[in-house]
Amino acid sequence: MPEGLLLLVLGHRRPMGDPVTAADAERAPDDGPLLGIGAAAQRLGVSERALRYYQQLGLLVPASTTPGGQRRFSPADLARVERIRELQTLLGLNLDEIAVVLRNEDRMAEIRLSWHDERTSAEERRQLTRECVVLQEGLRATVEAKRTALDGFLADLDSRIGRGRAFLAEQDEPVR
Amino acid sequence: MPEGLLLLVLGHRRPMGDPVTAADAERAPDDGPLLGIGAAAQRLGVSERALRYYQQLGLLVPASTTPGGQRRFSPADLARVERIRELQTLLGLNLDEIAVVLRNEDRMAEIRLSWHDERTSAEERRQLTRECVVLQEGLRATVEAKRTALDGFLADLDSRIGRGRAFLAEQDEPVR
DNA sequence: ACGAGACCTGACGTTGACGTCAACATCCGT
DNA sequence: ACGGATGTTGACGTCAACGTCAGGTCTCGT
Repeated sequence: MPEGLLLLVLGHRRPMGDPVTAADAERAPDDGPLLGIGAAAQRLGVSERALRYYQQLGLLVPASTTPGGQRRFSPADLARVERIRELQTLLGLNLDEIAVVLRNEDRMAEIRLSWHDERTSAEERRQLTRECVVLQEGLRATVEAKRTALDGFLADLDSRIGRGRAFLAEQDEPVR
Repeated sequence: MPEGLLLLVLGHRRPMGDPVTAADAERAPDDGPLLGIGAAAQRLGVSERALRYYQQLGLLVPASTTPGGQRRFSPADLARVERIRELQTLLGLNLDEIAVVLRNEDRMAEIRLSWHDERTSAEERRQLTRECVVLQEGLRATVEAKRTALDGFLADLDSRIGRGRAFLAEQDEPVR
């Protein structure tokens, strides 16, 4: 099983086997109830299959798994799925593109978590941040383009509707 | 071949075999150069297969066909294809939904063409127009919802970018 | 009139994002 | 401790929107 691949794709595991730090301690405590895959799917309005599929693609890793190998989803996981659906329906991205976006967001979060961690060099952090910002701005540009196009669309619709309404008004009062 | 079905779906042919009118005379003259499917596809950046497929679904009917049965596309046809792509990529509609939207737009155009045609009753026209306006407003609502969501998305992105930039600025001038 | 492209109609293949089913494993309330 | 609900991993099916190929037809410039 390509376990290493998943780690690489998600890229939010510590690079080496170094000791537990404050960052880990913050991530460990239960920040909410964990749900089984059935409950999670129902709450999200998606299928269990979809959740497994997202994990298979490396988009999602359940907050924990039982010793028997069952998935347990945290509220943060649910939020992540909601974001996946948003990126799908709103922007029309496919799951590979969504993986890129999420990977990027994860990196920024990671950087902010290690804000006061002196083990990573400032230069390294700056470099990472720059890369992330560039990527986010790329996404921003495409989103803004989409919004602009949507505005044009709305204007078009409005004029159509306006013409229709004008016609109806004119018909209601022929010469008056 | 379900030729009648296509006519029904598109619904912009004259209901009965009545004589040629001014409306037909306006539609008949060549309003631009007709393109073969290859040229049309290339100009639009879509495949020939896609054009045939759109026709098969009743989304598109080439302005004319040669006696040998080859498709000839008018500029209006090209515009229609562009609209199809727009509805696909921008709104994420599937081709069935797009058929509904286009059918509706066709009806409004038809009504405007028969503006001075006294054969259709005013009441009938009003009824049709009302239906169309209702449908367009439905579409408008979904489009506006999408735009609102996109705005939220943009705001989110901006805050992420802002935080990243703030980090970089702080790093560049540590204590100064 | 003719030949090189351009085009036609089936028919089957492909891809992404899951749905579905089988056969087995795990969890948890009593 | 146990049994019914819940979950697991393959493996194959599906659906939309085309891609691709074969085998034959049409068009149009020379």
